[in-house]
Amino acid sequence: MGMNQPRPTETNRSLPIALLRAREKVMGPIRNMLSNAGVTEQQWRVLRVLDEMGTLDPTEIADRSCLLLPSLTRILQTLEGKNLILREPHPTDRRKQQISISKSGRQLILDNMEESQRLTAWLRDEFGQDKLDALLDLLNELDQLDRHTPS
Amino acid sequence: MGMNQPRPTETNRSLPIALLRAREKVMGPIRNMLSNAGVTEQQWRVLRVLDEMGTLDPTEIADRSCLLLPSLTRILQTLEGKNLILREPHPTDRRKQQISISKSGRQLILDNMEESQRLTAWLRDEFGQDKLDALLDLLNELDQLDRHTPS
DNA sequence: TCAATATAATTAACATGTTAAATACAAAGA
DNA sequence: TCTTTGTATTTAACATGTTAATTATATTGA
Repeated sequence: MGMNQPRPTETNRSLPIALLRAREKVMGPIRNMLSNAGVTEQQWRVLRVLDEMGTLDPTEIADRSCLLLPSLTRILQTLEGKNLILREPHPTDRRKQQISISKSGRQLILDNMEESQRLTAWLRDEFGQDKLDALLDLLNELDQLDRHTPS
Repeated sequence: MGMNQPRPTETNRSLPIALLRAREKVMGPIRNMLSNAGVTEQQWRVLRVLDEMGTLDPTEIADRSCLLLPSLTRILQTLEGKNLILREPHPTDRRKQQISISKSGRQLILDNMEESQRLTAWLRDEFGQDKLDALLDLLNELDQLDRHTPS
């Protein structure tokens, strides 16, 4: 069953496309694992941020998990429906909320973290630690570029 | 810095997140330009593929523009509604279609290609040609990794 | 020939991305 | 106080991502 890709040589030097393909390569196996756990990639990111950081308000969750607030709003509603997070009102500022991971949420992370790290290790071994580091350095440096729109 | 414990990955060393951020950095200005032209990033990709390659069937367009067929189906409907593409039935295989860019579509590309290349040049100058090449090489190499899911 | 299988494209259903607008509350100032 | 301004979050509307199912046609093999 050879699904041979014609490998469009042109787009190989297009950074947006290359980033897209690389991301798909990395996320494919992870998405596969998460679908078995019943959560999406984005929901998993939110849960991990909450597990690592403790109680946060939505704005900070969005910032740390690289999600826009409108997306996060829906994701939090979904996660709340699955009883994976808890919402509480902020004690002094009634605009804010305090979100934290629930016991079930923590358990979901426990149940899948080993597999997640196994996939990360697989990538590191296949691609090579040195190349992985170099790639991450370049990506982070790219992200540091001046934010002003060129005009 | 000896962390031999299974510590959760910091987000700046997380490849999925780093790819996400880098892509947003690159696409932000481009998306901005395209919104003025009235097309999305994906619609622009489809138009450029058609402009470069000529007449194609949807499957090949999807492959070359890195879109899944269900997404492409809707995008083609949108582009057809804007009179930016033309559809014709395949002469021998009635399952297939033949999609080509219209005169208006070509004009849209003409009207925006200069700006698009200006943004590409800006990135190359800000980031550096050498780093850009190194990044593209690493991303392409990552994409070549064995497709089988590790198990 | 004809049933089984494969391919091309679409549809369905749900989740997220994206921008703009709306809502609710807070903080600051005349 | 009361208006203005700012902040936190949600909602709305539309486009795309993703997987599964469906439709239509083509191809294969007994």
